[in-house]
Amino acid sequence: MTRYSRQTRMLVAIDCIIFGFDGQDLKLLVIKRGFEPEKGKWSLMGGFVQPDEGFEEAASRILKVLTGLEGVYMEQLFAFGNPDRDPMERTISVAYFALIDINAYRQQLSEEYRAEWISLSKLPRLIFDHAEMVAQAQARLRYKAAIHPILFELLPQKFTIPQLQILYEAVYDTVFDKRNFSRKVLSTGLLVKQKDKERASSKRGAFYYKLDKRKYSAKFHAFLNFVADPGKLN
Amino acid sequence: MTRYSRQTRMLVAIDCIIFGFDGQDLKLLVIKRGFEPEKGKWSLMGGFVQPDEGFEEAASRILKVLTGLEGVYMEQLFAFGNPDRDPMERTISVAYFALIDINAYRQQLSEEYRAEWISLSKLPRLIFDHAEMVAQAQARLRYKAAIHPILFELLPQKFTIPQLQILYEAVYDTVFDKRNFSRKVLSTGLLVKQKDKERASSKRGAFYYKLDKRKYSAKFHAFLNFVADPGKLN
DNA sequence: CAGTTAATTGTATAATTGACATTTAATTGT
DNA sequence: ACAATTAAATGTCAATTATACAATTAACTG
Repeated sequence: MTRYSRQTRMLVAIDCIIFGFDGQDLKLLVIKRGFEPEKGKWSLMGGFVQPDEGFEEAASRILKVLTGLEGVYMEQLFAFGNPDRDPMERTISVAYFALIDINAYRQQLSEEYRAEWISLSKLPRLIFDHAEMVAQAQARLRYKAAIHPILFELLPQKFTIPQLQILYEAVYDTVFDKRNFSRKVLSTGLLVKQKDKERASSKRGAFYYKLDKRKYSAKFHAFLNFVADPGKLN
Repeated sequence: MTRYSRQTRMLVAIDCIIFGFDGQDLKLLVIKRGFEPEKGKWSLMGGFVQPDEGFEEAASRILKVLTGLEGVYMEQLFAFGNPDRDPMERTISVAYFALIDINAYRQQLSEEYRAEWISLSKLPRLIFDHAEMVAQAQARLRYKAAIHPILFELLPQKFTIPQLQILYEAVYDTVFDKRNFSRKVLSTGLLVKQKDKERASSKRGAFYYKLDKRKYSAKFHAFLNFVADPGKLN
């Protein structure tokens, strides 16, 4: 058994773009990098792919270490391979983006990494090509959320329609008509009205809704057109 | 300057899923592999990423070697990183899919690789995880072509509406209503009617159309809804 | 109990989609 | 010359969906 000689081997990293929603703004989970190069600078959470590890596996491991969470929504975003993206040594990075319920996040587990939720509008400079990764992830989020019901992954199990609308408005940085918005989301048949109300943010209170899990799984990949043409906004 | 020690370096390959359309069927350009392992078996065209080469660059290089073509439509599909996808040595692969006008393909340049166009419906067994790559590329093509005008990349500069319809029907393996189809594509404003006709395939002849390049560039990323919900077909 | 706030619900119009048939241009055979 | 044939091009109606816009209701506050 010969091996592929004369070919260059490279480091393979995973970087995670982790989105959260605090009820007002879209946020990103970033850390202060703990090792050289760029030690102490803001960075995405990442790590190297291990010898017997696939990409999904590696991404899940990294996400778990940082957030303590498993089974969260995650998808491969893009593989970044610019030869000089890491000044130290040729390193390619497979970026994953994840959507998590910010309330389920356990801060204590990640003290070690000095992780922080930062609003997308107030991001500091990030190392390497991480800003590009974030921009691309945000574009993908907008693209995908226009067609598929993925934003529910950012909300707790019980949520109100006004909360959902604030989320959509944060993602697209625009405002939607209340009446048309609720009609649209209700018409998907994905929501189940609860009997209790959320009472913190208004006098009248807004009814909670939950996802109909069966229909959600079934329609997750269907084309639902939540937003007509996200490219035309802004 | 220390390097990242204790981390495994891996081979990084590019594999190209190259689609073409012969007027009837969607085809894939595959080669007989010229080296071990799996020498002589059907394979996607690929190669290793070189030390000073980015992914796009590498993919373009590989595509050029096989087809002689430059400037063709290409996008990153997915990074495949299963630990045992290549039995010889840990190799990750960044897959690109490309759409080319099959008529512009220069066969002579690739004699060396024994390349062949094979209908998607008659694909032989492919090495490694290449079949999975093809399946994923086909899914992406269907997904994307439902929303964006990418299928024009498979046609020559001048084409007729019936030809375009046959292409869409091949991609979605279904039939569309002639009247509604032409109304839909013409309503995009992307097509410019020519004065001459294609006369080979009918007595009356069908008018040629060309893409309005300005509008095509402008609307390439817009949501145009060519196919309502590709998931619901089949 | 009046005033305030935000949730909920409704309606009319325009635009788009989907189903369906007829007319037209050009060739072929008589 | 003309009838037959073939596939292209075009038109209409009903149903659905999108958009713009306003009134009502529940629950708290003073």
